[in-house]
Amino acid sequence: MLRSLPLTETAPGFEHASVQDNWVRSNCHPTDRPNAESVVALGADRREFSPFGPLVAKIRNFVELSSEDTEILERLGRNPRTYEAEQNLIQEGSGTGFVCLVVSGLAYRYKMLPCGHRQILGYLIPGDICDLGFMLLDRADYSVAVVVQSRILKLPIARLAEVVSANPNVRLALDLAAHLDHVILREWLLNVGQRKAHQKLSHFVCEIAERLQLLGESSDDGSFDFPFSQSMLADTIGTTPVHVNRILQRLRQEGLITLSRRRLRIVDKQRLVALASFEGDYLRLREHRSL
Amino acid sequence: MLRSLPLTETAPGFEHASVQDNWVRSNCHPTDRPNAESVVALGADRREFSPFGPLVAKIRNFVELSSEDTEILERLGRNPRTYEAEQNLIQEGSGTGFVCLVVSGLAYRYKMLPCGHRQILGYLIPGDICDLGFMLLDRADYSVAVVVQSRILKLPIARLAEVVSANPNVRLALDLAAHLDHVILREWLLNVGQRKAHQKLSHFVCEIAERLQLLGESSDDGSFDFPFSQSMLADTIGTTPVHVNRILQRLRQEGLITLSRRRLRIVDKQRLVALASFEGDYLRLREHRSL
DNA sequence: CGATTAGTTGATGACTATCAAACGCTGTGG
DNA sequence: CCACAGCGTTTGATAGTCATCAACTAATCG
Repeated sequence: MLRSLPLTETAPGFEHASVQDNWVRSNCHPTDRPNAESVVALGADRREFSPFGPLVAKIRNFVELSSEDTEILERLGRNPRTYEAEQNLIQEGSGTGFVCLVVSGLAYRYKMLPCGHRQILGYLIPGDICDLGFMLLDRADYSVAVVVQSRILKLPIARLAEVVSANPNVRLALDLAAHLDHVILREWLLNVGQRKAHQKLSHFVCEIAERLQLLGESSDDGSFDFPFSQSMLADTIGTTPVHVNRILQRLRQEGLITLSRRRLRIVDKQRLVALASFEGDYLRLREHRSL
Repeated sequence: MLRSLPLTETAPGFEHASVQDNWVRSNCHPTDRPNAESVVALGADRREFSPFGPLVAKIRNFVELSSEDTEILERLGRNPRTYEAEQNLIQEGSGTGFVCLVVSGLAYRYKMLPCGHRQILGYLIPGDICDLGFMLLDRADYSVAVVVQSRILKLPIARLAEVVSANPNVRLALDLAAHLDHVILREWLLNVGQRKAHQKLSHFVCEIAERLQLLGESSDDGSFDFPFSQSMLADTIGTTPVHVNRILQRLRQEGLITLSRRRLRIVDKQRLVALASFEGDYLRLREHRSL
């Protein structure tokens, strides 16, 4: 780190020197006080509400939905089914005839390589729909599975297509939701392709934190459910579980995060965000077109 | 490579041992006969046709378009503008009011990191549209630029929206085209996240080759324009230019490809495909829904 | 409680990044 | 036509990141 540097300018990647230059720096309290409260399934507290609650809440972030619109949605399905952790919802290459709406819990998209490596393509939190692209091409190019026990509502594509073509406002809403997925995916490619491993992981933590917060799934002290195994994290950011383990330890030692019992708290958001060069704006759809 | 291996099974990633186990193996002719013919701008031979020729050709791969449909498209614009290499078409964060259709040449999407690193998100060959998502959210979350001199037609979003909502068949066609972009993007994330650098590059070569072939832009001997600098290739697969250079040399030495004067020929497709674990099917949209 | 899974640690080496310098094309101007 | 500048490519040396392997510990679950 103290080698001679090119005279022209700061070495690329080290602009935020306070954090990045030598990110093992400040000596914070590595006290990892285990959070007493037990882990609660994401969105489980919405159990008594309509399964479309989280979706409608999300959509309302960017589109006005009339009560008539929401009723149309509600008629698409009423009884979510519960899946246990690790169960597959959709198998790559298969046709399904439905899309999956996550009502509570957590799901993920992934692709496998013949050699057995897995790349996770994204996580679906309550209110997310696996892929509206299935309305166009009923053959998944990836698989979907559940991280923890989750309640999933399967929406028949045929009926969804009817609803959407009869109701432009609903179509706009769903299209925007899908658009957000694509934005996130592009951000992931940037993340996986260009950042260092510790930045990738930090960025992912920031993203999940932000999304859960927008959903109202983080508690007052800023902690939130983080039900990912280190193995999943590795497949998320394109590295190995062992390396993830070491990065997590450094993030803890640095006083950036606290993580235990599958619950994570961002201790120093400012430094974490700087380390990750995280710009949360992409998670909000602003200035979309009205109808 | 000859260390003791776990007794259980083949080490992950080395199933196609003939190529992957030690991919510096077969001794092929490193004769890199420089292709005599000069590089021709992609799609330049279509100059006299409608600017929508490549798009319509692409769409016809998966949807029937009536002549009325194509006429409707044609009315969206007539005079593509020529951009010189490196020029920017769309700047991340800005609103545009139009989408870009590549008539000839080659463009690319990319995102920058504050530290100056660039991740390329995809390439647009003739017939590709930069992003129909702009119809929803007129704020690009990435930039678009041109690789080589290209002719670009800008389609006003407002008029495109009219056309699309009045003509479900055209909407389906464009949605399918956009869907293909998303499929490719997911494949890229898998590529960048999970493969070794030489596999990443091989996979990218296979993808471009396949796409250009579907477009009819590769010549009889299987060679095609490959106008990427090694620096762009590095930003495509998430590595460095120096490393790309060395990978290319190995691919040449192996007799897998030939590359000179920005023209590439796949010499041993079977081995290249095996090395990359490339499955070209994702580039074809089969079994989509009719209307 | 035993069995299984997830997390942790250390040792080692492969892969990849970085730096610096030389080489080769290409286009421009003298 | 040649000299020159500019850019991309090539090469070598070196260091750092990260993957792999193996063994151990901690947590979880029936």
